[in-house]
Amino acid sequence: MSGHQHTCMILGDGGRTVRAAMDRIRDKWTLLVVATLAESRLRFTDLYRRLPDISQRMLTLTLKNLERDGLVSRTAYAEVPPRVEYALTETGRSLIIPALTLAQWAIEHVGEMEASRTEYESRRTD
Amino acid sequence: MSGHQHTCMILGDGGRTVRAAMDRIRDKWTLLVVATLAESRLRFTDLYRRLPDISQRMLTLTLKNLERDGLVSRTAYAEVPPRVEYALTETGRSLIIPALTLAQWAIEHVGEMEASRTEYESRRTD
DNA sequence: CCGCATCCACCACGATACTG
DNA sequence: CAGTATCGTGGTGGATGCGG
Repeated sequence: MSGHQHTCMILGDGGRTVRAAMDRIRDKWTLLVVATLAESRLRFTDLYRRLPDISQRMLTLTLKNLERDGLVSRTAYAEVPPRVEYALTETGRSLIIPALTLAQWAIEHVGEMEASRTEYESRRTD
Repeated sequence: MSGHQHTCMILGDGGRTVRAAMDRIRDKWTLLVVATLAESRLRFTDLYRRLPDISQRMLTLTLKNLERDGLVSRTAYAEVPPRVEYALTETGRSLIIPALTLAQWAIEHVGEMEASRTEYESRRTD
């Protein structure tokens, strides 16, 4: 019984567990896709349209990873032309609040960060 | 006044604003450093110890970027040996809740993701 | 104690073209 | 419509060693 571990409570094992999960959602598009699917299930092209800057390749990849991790379900209808719908699973929906919370923060504070960065750069010119 | 834009409300401009801010915090260590500094201001070495897997280089880089973006303040005391303390700024503190919310989610659901992934892989062996 | 410099491997991401 | 295939690139992040 020497001193306590003194690692952060929520981080637990020094953040290893947190990182294991984080590393799967901190890519460029995952949270945005989740946020977009939060409202309603969507087909591929609809998602594609709502994320103006994503490439087809990245959308495909992101969705596949989300499906693999059990956050998104994929439903293909045998029609012509083909129709595929994506929806959040139970686990996926549990990510909505965290994702939107972060998105909300981003929108509210991107200005301050921008300003701070600009002022920071300007100090190199003194 | 034709149809509405039908872009997600919170994503606003198709996620561009959100991405601008996200791209600055979705690196490997930023959120963990913020979460660690949430409890108390810390010096370099203390941070280093609490993040068992980070390299000195990455901690330095992460802290510098956080300082540049105005999320962390750096205070150097002119002593021997040198002492430098890092603390969250006002803006930095505003990120605590979103960061911990996400961390909490990560801890709670990393298991399900792991399981889903394992089961997904196993289907390739059928 | 704190941090920077250098070097380097990898992979996330994008552009493009093509298919069922 | 809903993807796949291929290739190229920048940048993130790790290892190591030096310096104030």
